[in-house]
Amino acid sequence: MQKEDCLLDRCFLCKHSLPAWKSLIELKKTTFSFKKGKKIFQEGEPVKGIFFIYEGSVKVTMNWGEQKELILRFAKAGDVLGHRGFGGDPFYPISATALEDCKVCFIDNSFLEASLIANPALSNQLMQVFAQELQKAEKRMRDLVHMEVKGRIVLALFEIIDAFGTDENGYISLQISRQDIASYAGTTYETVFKFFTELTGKGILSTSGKSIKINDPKALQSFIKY
Amino acid sequence: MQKEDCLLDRCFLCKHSLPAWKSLIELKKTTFSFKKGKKIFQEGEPVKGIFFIYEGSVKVTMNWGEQKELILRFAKAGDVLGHRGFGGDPFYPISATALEDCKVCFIDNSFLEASLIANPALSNQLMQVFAQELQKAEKRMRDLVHMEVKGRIVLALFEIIDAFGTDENGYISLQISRQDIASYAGTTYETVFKFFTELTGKGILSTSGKSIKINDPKALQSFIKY
DNA sequence: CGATAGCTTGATACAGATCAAGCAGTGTGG
DNA sequence: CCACACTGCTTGATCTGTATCAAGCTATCG
Repeated sequence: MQKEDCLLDRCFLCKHSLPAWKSLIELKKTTFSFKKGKKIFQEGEPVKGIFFIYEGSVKVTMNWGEQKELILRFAKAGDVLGHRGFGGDPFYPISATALEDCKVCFIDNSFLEASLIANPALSNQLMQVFAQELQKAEKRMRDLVHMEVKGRIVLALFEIIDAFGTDENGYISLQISRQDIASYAGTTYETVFKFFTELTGKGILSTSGKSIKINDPKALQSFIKY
Repeated sequence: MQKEDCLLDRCFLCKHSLPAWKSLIELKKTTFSFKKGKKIFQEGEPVKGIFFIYEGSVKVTMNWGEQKELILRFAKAGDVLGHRGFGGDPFYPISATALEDCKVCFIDNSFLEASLIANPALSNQLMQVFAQELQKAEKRMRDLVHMEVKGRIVLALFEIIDAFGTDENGYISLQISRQDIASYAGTTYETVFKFFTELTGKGILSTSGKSIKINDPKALQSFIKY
C-alpha cells in the first residue's frame, strides 16, 4: 500500500466535480496501491471515507459465519467503493478485496460531505450510482432466490464478461477462480467445477488454467430457465 | 384511486424541503387512495414520478416467471416508493401493492428533479435512503443465499414486527398472509405452513386467523444458525 | 345439498451440499 | 536425486432440506 499519483479523468469524484474544485481535490485525495489478494477494507472496520478505483479490479463481499462468503459485486476502474458506509452505522458492512493489482484513490469523509453539499451535480451523480446498484442488487436477490444453480453460474459468467470483457482470443479478461465464481453464484466450489466439466465436455466452454472462454453463449443461455 | 389532501409532516418530500418550497410542493403533488390489494404501480410500467406513503402499508415485489414472486421489502407511512425508477431505464423494475388501504402522494419526475437540484439537503436525504436500502438489500441477499428456510422465515417475522410493530395483545399489527411471508422468505406456502404448525405446537407462536403473535422470541432466534 | 375453492398434511422426488477418496503437482529434507 | 509429506484439484457416493405433488378435509356459495 503506497501513495501514487492519480489521473484526474479516471476518478469519479474529479470527473463529476466543478473545474474549480479539481485542484483542491487533487490536494485532498490520496492514492494507494494494493497487491492482488489484499484487502482494501474489511467488514466491521470504521468508515473513514470513500474510494474510487483507478486501476485493477475488486470483489465486494459479505461474510456468513467464518468460512462462507457471498460476492456482492465486482468493481473495476472508474467504479466507486466503500460508499455503503453512508446510511447510519459508521462501520463497513462489507469487505473489498483486490482481484488484480489495484490503484485506488481515497477521499476523506468530511471532504466528501463538503463536496456533496457544495456540488449538487456530484450529489446527483452519486445518487444515480446508488439507484443503479440498488436495482441491480434487488434483481440479483430475486435471481439468487428463484433460479437454480446452473442458471446462476451462467449469469455469473455473463456478468463477469459484461464487467471485464474478453481479450483478443475470447478469454475473459479477468483471471477468476472457480471459488470466486461459486461465491458470486451462491453455491459451492464443487458444483461450479462439475458444471464446468459438463460445459467443456459439450464444447460450450473452454478453460486453460484460470482463463475461461465462452464458445457458445446461446447454449449457455439455455440454462437460464423461467 | 381518488385525490385527497396530504398532511405536510407525513410526507418525505415536504419534511426535507425548505419552508419556502412547501407551498409549491403542495400545489404540485397529488394524493391518491388505494384499496387493499390494489397495485400502486407495476413492473414494466413507465416511471412518471415518485411516491411517498402517507398512510397504510405496501409490499414491493419483483416477479419471476408468471407465478413466482419475491417480496423485496415492506414499506409503511413515511417511506418512499418508486425511487428505483431513477438510474437509467425509465421503467419500473418492481411492483408495489397495497397490503392495507393506503394513501400515497405522488410527485412528478420533472418537479422532483428540479427540487433535487434546487435543494441539496433533500438530495442528500434521498441519498441516505438509497444508501440504507442498498445496505439492507445486500444483507438480505446474503441471508437468502446462505441461511436455511426456517431461519429466513424467522427473519421475515422479525422484520415485519420491526416495520409494523404489535398491537396491545402482542399480535403483529399487519394482517399478513402466509403466502406473503413465504414470498418474503423466498420459500413456498407449504413450507411456511408446516413450520408454523411446528411453532404453534411448541407454543412459540400463536395464530388466530391471519393474526400472528410471537410468544417466545428467544426460541425463534435459535432457528437462525451461522 | 352438491360443487368449488382454499386449507392442511402426508408421501415422494430431486437438486445440490457435504463427505471422502484418489490423483496430481510442488516443495522439503535426507 | 529421490522419498515423503502436503496442498490443491478432480470426481464419485451419500445424505439432507425443501419443493412438488396429491389427497383428504373444511368452509363458502349458489
